[in-house]
Amino acid sequence: MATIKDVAKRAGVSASTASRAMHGSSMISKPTRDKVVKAARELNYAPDFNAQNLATKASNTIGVVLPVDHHEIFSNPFFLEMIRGINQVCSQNGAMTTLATGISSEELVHNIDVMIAQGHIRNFILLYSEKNDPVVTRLNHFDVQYVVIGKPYQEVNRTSYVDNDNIQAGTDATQYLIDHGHRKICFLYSDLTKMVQSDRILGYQRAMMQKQLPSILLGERFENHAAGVTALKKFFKAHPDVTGFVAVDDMLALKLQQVLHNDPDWKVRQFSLIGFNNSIFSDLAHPTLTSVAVFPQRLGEEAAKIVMADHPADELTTAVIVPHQIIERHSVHPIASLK
Amino acid sequence: MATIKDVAKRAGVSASTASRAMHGSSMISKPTRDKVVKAARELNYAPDFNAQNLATKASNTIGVVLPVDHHEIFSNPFFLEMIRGINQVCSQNGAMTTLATGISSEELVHNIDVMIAQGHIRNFILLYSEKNDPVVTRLNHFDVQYVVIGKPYQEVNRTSYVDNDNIQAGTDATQYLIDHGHRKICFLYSDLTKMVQSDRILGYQRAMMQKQLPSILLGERFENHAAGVTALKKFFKAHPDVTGFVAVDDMLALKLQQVLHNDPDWKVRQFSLIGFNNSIFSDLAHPTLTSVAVFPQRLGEEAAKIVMADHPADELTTAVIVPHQIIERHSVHPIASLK
DNA sequence: ATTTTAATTGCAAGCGATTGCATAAATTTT
DNA sequence: AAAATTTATGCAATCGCTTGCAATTAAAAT
Repeated sequence: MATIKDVAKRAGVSASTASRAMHGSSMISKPTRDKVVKAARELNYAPDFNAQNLATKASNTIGVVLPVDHHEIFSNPFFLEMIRGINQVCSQNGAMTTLATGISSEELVHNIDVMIAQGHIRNFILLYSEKNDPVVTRLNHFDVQYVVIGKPYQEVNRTSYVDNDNIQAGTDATQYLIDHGHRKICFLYSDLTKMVQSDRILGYQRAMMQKQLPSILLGERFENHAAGVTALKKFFKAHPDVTGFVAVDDMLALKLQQVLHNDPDWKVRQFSLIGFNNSIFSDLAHPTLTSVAVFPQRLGEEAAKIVMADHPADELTTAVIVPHQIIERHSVHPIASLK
Repeated sequence: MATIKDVAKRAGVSASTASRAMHGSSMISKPTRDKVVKAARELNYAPDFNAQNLATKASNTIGVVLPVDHHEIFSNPFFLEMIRGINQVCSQNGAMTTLATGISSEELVHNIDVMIAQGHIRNFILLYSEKNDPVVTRLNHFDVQYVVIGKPYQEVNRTSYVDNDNIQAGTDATQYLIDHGHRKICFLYSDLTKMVQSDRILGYQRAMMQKQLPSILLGERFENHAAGVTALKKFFKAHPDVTGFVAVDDMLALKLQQVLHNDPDWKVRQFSLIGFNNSIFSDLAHPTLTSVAVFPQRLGEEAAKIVMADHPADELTTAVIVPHQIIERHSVHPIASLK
C-alpha cells in the first residue's frame, strides 16, 4: 500500500508538498503538482483513511440509523432504497456510511453512544422519525448533527429533514379519484400514530372538503382475512355506496383488494383503489394498483446531500421536500357521474 | 472527548500504562489496572477509532457489498435482514460495517477499489453470489479476504461462505406436498441462471424421483396477468391433472395464486401452493401461503461470525449451512389419494 | 546591482493510540 | 546485606497524514 512518502519520493519532493499538491493547494506550483499527481496515480495512491481522519480531526463517515428492529419494518424495501440513495451520494463525495441498528431501543442507543465516543462519525442520518425518540435525545445531548428522513417531532426548528409532502400527496390521490368521477370515497388507514398516515388523511380531507364531500374514514389492519371481512361488512352497512378507496399504503390496498375480490357480493362491484409508495405490491395486485410514488431513493440522496454540504453550526436548518407522483395502473376505473 | 492521556493523568499513570491496562495486559498490576479502568469509566473514555486503527494497522470495519442496483433486488427485504444480522454481531464485537453499493458494475468495483486503497476495511461480506463477478475478481486480485452469502462460483475451494441447503429445501417443500397426498406436482421457477433456483429444482426432482413421480417444470415470470393466463392455459393443456405447485419463491407463488384465483375455471379447483423465503408476501396471500423459511438474518449473523473469527490466512475455509423450516399456513390442502 | 516582495518548498510538530525497550521498584536468592 | 530476578512502569518511536512556520528561491521593485 503506497503512502504519501512513497509518492513524495517518487515525485522528488517532500511529504508535505506532496500532501498539499494532492489537495490542490494554491501554494504549490503547477509543475510540481503535476509531478505529484502523476506519481500518485502511478502508485495507485489513496490517502490512508484512518491517518487522514486522525490528522484532520474531521471524520468522513456518516452514521445511518435504522429504526429499532421490528419485522414489519425490516420487510419494508423502503429502507434499503433510502440507503442506496445515501450511499450513492456519499461515495461520490468520498465519504463512507456505516449502519447503526439495534434489536431494542437500549441497544440502538448504546451502539450510537459508542459510535459517538469513538469519534469517527461526522453526522447521522435517521431513516425514520418518531415521537420521543431516545436516539434523538442522545444526539442532541452530545450535540451531534443529524438529518432525519420524515417530519421531525422534537426540536423541529433546529433539525434538518427531508420528507415528502404527505398532505399534498393525500390530496392528489383523492383528487385523482374525484377526477375519475368518484364521490363516495373512503380513506383506509392502519395506524393513526404515524405522522405519514395522519398527514395523508389530512390531505384526503382537504380534497373532499373542497368538493363539499363528506370524509369517510376506515381504520383497519386486515390482520387476517376473517377480520377484514367482518370489518368491511360493518363498513359497507354504514356506507353502502362507496366506490373508491384511498389506502394509506400499497400493502393495505392489496389486502383490501384481496378481501374484496374473494367475496361473492363485493367482487361483482368494481371498486377503485389507489395506494401509496408505488411498492412492489402494486405490481402484484390484480388489477395492478395505481399508486402514489414517493421515491425513497431520492429521499436518501437529499438527506446525504444535506449532510455532505457540511453547514456551519449556526446556519439555519434545511428542509427538502421530495415530490411525489401518481403512477397510473389499472385499479382506478372511471365512473360516469353527474356534475 | 477524552483521550488516553486524560485517562492516564486522572489515574496518575503514563499513557502507555493506561493503554495496557485498558487492554488487560498481564504486565500491569491489579491495583493500577483498577485505577485506570475507573478513570476511563469516569471520563466516558473510548479509544479513538482512527487513532487505534492507525496505530495497530488493523482495521475494524467490515465492508458489506450489495449487488449492483436493480429494482428487483432492492425491493427484496432479504438484504436488509441480512444486513441486520451482520450488524448485530459486528457491533457486539466492536466492529463497524460500511456499505458498498453501485448503480453499475463498474461503479461498484470502483467504490470497492477506493475502500481497499484507503486501507480501512478488514474484510468484505458479499450479500450475493453470481457468475463471473468482477467484484470477486477484484478482491482476489488484491488478496482481500471475504465471505459470500450464497454458493460461491469462483475459487470455490478457497472462499468461505454461508448458505442454505437449497437442494434439501427443495426436497422438503416437495415432500411436504407429497405427504399431503399430492402426486402431480409442478415446480414453478423464473430464472434458471440463478443457482438458488436450479438447486431448489434439483431438490424437487430428487423428491419426485424417490416416489417415482415425473418432474413437471414450468418457467414463467408472470410479468403481467395476461401473459400468466396464456402460460397457464398452455400448461394445463399439457398437464391437466396437476394439483400442487412448488414455487421457487413467495412472490412467484403469489402471482400464480392471483392468476388462478381470477379465472372462473381454475378458481373452482383447489390447488395447493408452497413457496420459499417466508416473505411478507406469504401473509398477504389469500389463503395465506405455506412457505419454506430461510432466515436471512441468520445468514448475515453467520457470515459476520466467520469474519469476526479472523482466521489465519492459511486456514481452511469455512462453510456454514443455515437450516430452513417449513412455515405452515393455509395454502396446502390435503387430498385423499391412493397409496 | 541591491533590496523588497512574492511564490514555493521543506522541517518538524501533532493527531491519539500502541509497543519495544530501558528503567525503577519489589521480591528472591545466595 | 548484596546480588540476581522478577514485576511494573514510563520513555520515546511509530502508524500515515496534515499544517504552521521558517527557509529557500524566484520575481519585482528600487
